[in-house]
Amino acid sequence: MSRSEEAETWANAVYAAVQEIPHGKVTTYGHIALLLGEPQRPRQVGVSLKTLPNAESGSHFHSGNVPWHRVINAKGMISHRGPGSAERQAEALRQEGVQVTRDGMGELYVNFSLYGWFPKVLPSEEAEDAENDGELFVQGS
DNA sequence: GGTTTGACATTAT
DNA sequence: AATAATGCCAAAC
Repeated sequence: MSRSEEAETWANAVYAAVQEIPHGKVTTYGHIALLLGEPQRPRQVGVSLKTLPNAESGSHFHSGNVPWHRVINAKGMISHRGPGSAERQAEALRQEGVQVTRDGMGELYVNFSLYGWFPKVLPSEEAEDAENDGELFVQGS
């Protein structure tokens, strides 16, 4: 398989995974990478979402059927990548009932304990500790 | 066409 | 507790 074919396969896998995020919930770049069996590539998840085709493109996956706005970073923050981009994402989330707050630095956050995001995936060694701490998680492979 | 940049996360210092 | 190094690689420059 050629390099560009692999890249496309990866991007499509990302889009399909993002489509699994339920309405009104969010998850992280790292979680998507983990679900795809590539825990060291969270960054490439962002790359793929950046190049998500728009709804008019006629592509199978596009901004109209892939909920890109439900993906945030591991700190629970909406990553900013251009003027107004984070605000638009926050608005899209509020639109579906996800509360977004702004901290002292003007950063936009989604609080996982209150507003629910996909559970973290933890390796079995850490799972016990997390359970003791009452943390929300699922068992990783 | 080589180099830098960046929608990230984890580990090491 | 901060900060740096590392892995990753398509796009942009």
